[in-house]
This record gives sequence, C-alpha cells and structure tokens, in this order.
Amino acid sequence: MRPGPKRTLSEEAVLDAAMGLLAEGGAAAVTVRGIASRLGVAPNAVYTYVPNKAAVLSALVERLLGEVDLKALADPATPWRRRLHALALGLRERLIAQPGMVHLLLSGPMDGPNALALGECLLAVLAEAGLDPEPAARASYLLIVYVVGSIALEAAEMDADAPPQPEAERVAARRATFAAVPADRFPRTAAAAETMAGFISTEQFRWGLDRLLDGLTR
Amino acid sequence: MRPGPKRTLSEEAVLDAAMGLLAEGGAAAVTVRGIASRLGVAPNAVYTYVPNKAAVLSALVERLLGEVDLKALADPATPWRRRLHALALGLRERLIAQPGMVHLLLSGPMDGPNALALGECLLAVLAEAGLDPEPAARASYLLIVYVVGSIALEAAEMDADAPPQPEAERVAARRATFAAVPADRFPRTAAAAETMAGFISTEQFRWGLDRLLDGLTR
DNA sequence: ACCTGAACACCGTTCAAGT
DNA sequence: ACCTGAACACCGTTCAAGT
Repeated sequence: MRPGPKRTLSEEAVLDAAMGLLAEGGAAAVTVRGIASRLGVAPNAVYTYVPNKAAVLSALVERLLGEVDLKALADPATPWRRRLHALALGLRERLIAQPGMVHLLLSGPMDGPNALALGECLLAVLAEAGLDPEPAARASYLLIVYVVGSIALEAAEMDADAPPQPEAERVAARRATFAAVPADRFPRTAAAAETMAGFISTEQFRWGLDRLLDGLTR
Repeated sequence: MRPGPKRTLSEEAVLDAAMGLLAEGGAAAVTVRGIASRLGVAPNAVYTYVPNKAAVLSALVERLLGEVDLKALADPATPWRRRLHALALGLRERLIAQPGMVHLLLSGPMDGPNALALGECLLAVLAEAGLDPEPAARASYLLIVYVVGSIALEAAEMDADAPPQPEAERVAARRATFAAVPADRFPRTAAAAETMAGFISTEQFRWGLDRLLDGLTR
C-alpha cells in the first residue's frame, strides 16, 4: 500500500479493528499497533483518523451504549420493572460477551451522548415507577452502579487475555475454588460454598437487581 | 551498589515501593522498572523477590484488605447496620485515597486470605441481622458489588495519573459537566443536574447503601 | 491530505554473566 | 544467592519526509 491522499480507512474502520482485537485478546490486546496491523497500515497512520488511544477506547464504550435498545426501555406497554430487568440483563450480556469491555467502561467518565441518552431514558422509566425526580436520579445511578459493579466483579474472575467462557464453566471454576476453602478457619464461607459459586450467574444478578428495586420502591 | 548475595531488599520493600508509585502517579505508574529505580536497583533485581508484576498487584490488594478492621466489624456491641456502614465507608475511603487501586482490585479475583476473612466476617454480621445462610451469602456479595461498583464509577471520573482530588472539587467538576447538558434533548437529566453532580459523594454512597440494606432486610 | 520509515522514550521479562 | 548489563519483543506517539 503506497502513501498518498487515499482515505482508504475511516474512524469506523479503526473502531471495528479495535473491537476485533478486544474480542480476540481482551483489553490488553487493544493496541494502536495492533489496530494498524489489522488494517494493513503503518502504526502512525491510525493517528489520521483518531487523536490517540484513549479516544478509541471511549468511542468503543459509546458505540456499545448506542446498541442499547432505548425504544424497548421506553415502551409504556411493558411494566417498568420488566423493562429495567431487560435493560440490566441486556447490558450484562453485552459486556460479558466482550471480556475487557468493562475495564474500558471504567477507564473514563461515561459522559458521551449515548450515555446521556441512556440516563435520560432511565429517569423516565423511574418516573413512571412513581419516583420523584430526586429519588429517581439517585436510583438511576444506583442501578448503573449495580450493573457495572456486578459485571466488573465477574470480569475480574475471567481471564482477561482470552475469549469468554460460558457461564456454566465459570461457575464450575468458582465452585472448585470455594471447595478448597478450609472449613475450620472460614466455616460460614465453606458452608455457603455452593451458593457463593453461583454469584457469577445470571440468577444471582437477577436476585440482586430485585433486592435493589425492592429497596428503591418500598 | 555492587552485586552479591546481600538480600538488601525484601518483598515488603517491593510492595512499599509499588504503593508509593500508586499514590503518586496512579495505576499506570506502578511498573517493575519504576519499583526498581525507587529501590535503587536494576529492573531485573525485583524478580528476586517477586515472580512477576501481576503478583505485585494482587499483593497490594491483599495488603489493603488486610487493613480492614475486622474486629470492629465483628463487635456485637454496635448495631449491625452501623457496622456495615462503617465497613463500606472505610473501604470507600481507603480505595478513593489511592487512585487506581480499584483497577488493581478489579484486575483479578479476590481470593486471597484477607479477602476470605472479610467475606467470612460479613457473613457473620448478616447472620446477626437475621438473614439465613443463603440470603446472607447472596447479600454479602451484593454489598461487595455495591461498594466496589460505586468506587469504580467514582474512580472512572478521576484523573488516573494524578493524586486524588478532594470530594468537593470532584463534585464541582461534575456540576460543571451536567450544567452543560442541553435541556431540550435531555430534559430530565438537565432538571436533576444538581442531584447528579452529587453522585460522586459520601452522601449518595450512604443513601444507596441504605436502599440496599432496605431491600435486603425487608 | 494521507501515508511511510525512523526514531524516542518507554514497557515486562529473560539470560548469561559476575561476586 | 543475589545482583548486573544487555538484550528481546513489545508499547504510544512524534516528526520529517514522500506522493
């Protein structure tokens, strides 16, 4: 490929390449040089389309948030609690599917337009749930904290530099870990080992979400 | 400093150096070469005391968790709710004081002895609160998710490569951000801007913790 | 305007020495 | 056993070219 004003690439192509690296090798694999090589271009050519690596990472987060189906979230035909469940579970599914994505999400403020749109939609749903503006705002943040926190803890137990394992295998790995806990020193932990193995599961995620919504609307 | 079997250093010294780098320059500043230079030693000398960088990071997390006052958490003289508040606020204070520490916490599983001890203690407190073993186990995880998630989101808005700013300044920065939100596109967000500026505060942290405990014990 | 080659200032880690 | 110098295979980013 010869130099010249060709504009063979685009910011979108850069983001696609970055996404591919993320999917294959985790957050550590997302490098400017890796993006360039995937695009068949010299490392510094990437800087034509993107100011720096940090911009790539936050653009990836924005892109992910843009994929959330806000129409379904806003649909007044479905009960608000069901809509919040769908949002939380959808976000979880997307974030877990891309190991290392949570780390990108937590590497900077969520202040992009898609993040704002999601927040706005969340406020509307919570208003429908009967919350006044101030509690609704606080509740929206609490929900985000829960979703992101859950996934961050899940991701912490995953091998960051590998493709994601299915949930059943990850739970099995945790079960093995807790089976090795000495019952004399940590009796309660050992007794609840089976429960604790399942913390990394959709079922526990749902349970926690319900306790949270209970606390918010009682 | 000349080579030879001197044992001038120790694993503890390595961790101290790493902690100093973390405090001064955030997570990105914690490098093997930085540790070595801080100890006045060649980069590879560090590998005499520590197998690799990942071991340094998880040891830092373990050290932090070891600083939690489990005796105060277990003290049956204080009401359990107050004890949980103290634990959560204490963890938050420590983690916020070291910018980048949350990223270390989230970079691997919390399966060290101090993490287990903290979990065990948490289970005991929740049992005192009247929860059966299984709900207690789930609740303990939910609490950890909340604390870690809150701090991770707070840290995401902090400059990772700089010493921590006081809470008041961070809230002020957020206020400026939300004041710039266009009210026509995001009316609810703009209306609740003042509330949302305070999400990064001890007060919101307390509020969320109380909603959580409400949901867990109702 | 867009791309290249070369370079700069970094990484983590390894390996063959020296004492 | 412990440390060193040198090296390897990487980073992100910049800069002076070439077309």
